[in-house]
Amino acid sequence: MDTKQRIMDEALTLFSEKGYANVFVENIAERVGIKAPSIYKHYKSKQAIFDAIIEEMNRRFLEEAGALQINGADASADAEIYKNISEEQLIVIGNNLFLYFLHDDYTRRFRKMLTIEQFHDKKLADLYMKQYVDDPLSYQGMLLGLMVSAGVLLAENVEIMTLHFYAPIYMLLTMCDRDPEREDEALKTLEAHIRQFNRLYAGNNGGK
Amino acid sequence: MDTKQRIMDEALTLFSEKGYANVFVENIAERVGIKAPSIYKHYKSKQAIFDAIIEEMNRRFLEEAGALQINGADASADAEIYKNISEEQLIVIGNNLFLYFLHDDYTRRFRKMLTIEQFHDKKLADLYMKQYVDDPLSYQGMLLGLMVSAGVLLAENVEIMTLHFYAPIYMLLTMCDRDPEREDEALKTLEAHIRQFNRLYAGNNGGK
DNA sequence: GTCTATAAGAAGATAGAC
DNA sequence: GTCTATCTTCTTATAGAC
Repeated sequence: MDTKQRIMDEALTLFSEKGYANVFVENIAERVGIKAPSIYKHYKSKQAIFDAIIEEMNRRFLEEAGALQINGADASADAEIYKNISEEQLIVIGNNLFLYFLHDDYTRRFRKMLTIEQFHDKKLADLYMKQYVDDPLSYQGMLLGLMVSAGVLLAENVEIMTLHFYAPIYMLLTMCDRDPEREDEALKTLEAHIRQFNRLYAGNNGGK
Repeated sequence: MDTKQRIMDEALTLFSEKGYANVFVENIAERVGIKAPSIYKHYKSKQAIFDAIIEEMNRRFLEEAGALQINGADASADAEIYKNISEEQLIVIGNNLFLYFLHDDYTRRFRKMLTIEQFHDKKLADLYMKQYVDDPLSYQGMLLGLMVSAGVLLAENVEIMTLHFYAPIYMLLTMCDRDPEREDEALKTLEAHIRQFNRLYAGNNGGK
């Protein structure tokens, strides 16, 4: 990895742990193994490193969203799959979503950084909301809507059903961000949540 | 309000908006209407102001918890009330919890400050988790457990049922913290959530 | 592109008069 | 308890040699 990339990477790690203001250019340089002034040959300021991280994040998110099914880009293509989904498959979907958000290194550090910096800049708050609230609700709402259409699930209000599916996942995620030692507990709770969700909303095939 | 108290109050407001590191002693002094050095006659350092806020918060929380039913202190005393609860009363409970968390000025500012500072200090992360995840789940779990005992609600797993009740409230709260303009939307979603929750878990009296 | 030296300025905190 | 003046330290950023 080239130096410019490594600066951004180490900066993201530090920003996600201590927040932008508590990280000094010297800290970043140390990690990269160079002296602070050398940083300025790659970025014109500390803020420019931060901005580059945001841009890189947007790039990655768009790139990976399709593959990982986090926004609505290719939901209709997956329609057939979700028409005959089982409880176990629903658990796999929930687990994949949760573990991707939790373990993807870039995503995890970026989410923590956004959490810290979100009130500092309205644009970051908006990005946080889009990334971790609105987009997941929108995409999952589409998937669950397909399952309702197919009779796999039953619900009068798909939006609320989606909230019932995703809100616990979101809450467990914020829990693990704060205390990674609770990941095992969170995974057990997640599975129990999805099983109960499926039981509550099971349609014509009982989710089997 | 005496000056010492006003310093703490204005500091909390600023910390909740910009984070500890982005607030300068001079900013706090300005709001209070004194000069920065005068602050040091009341607190020995900027950090001491922050620490005083945390202490004050702990004091308030203990004091108000009983009255507002956020921890388990007096749950058993309320047992009778919850044995004959209706859907409308369940909505009132959810609304009160949500609006208290959202509108109580001290609570709101403190939660935003904790959100920003939580990764800076493990103790703050623990406090956040206790305050906004574990304690609410514990107390509401007790209440919902009483309703299950009374047959008002039906559930094999009360813990998960409680997660289904509270996680959407938590998520809507984090949404409103980031974008207060979405409060109306959140309140409508909250009511729809609780109605659907009640329908899903309704027991022997259908929640009526 | 990396270094050393250093400028420029910000921010926390103290001294001492009133 | 509040003020003005000031100290000290820290941090970003630049200059210029290699």
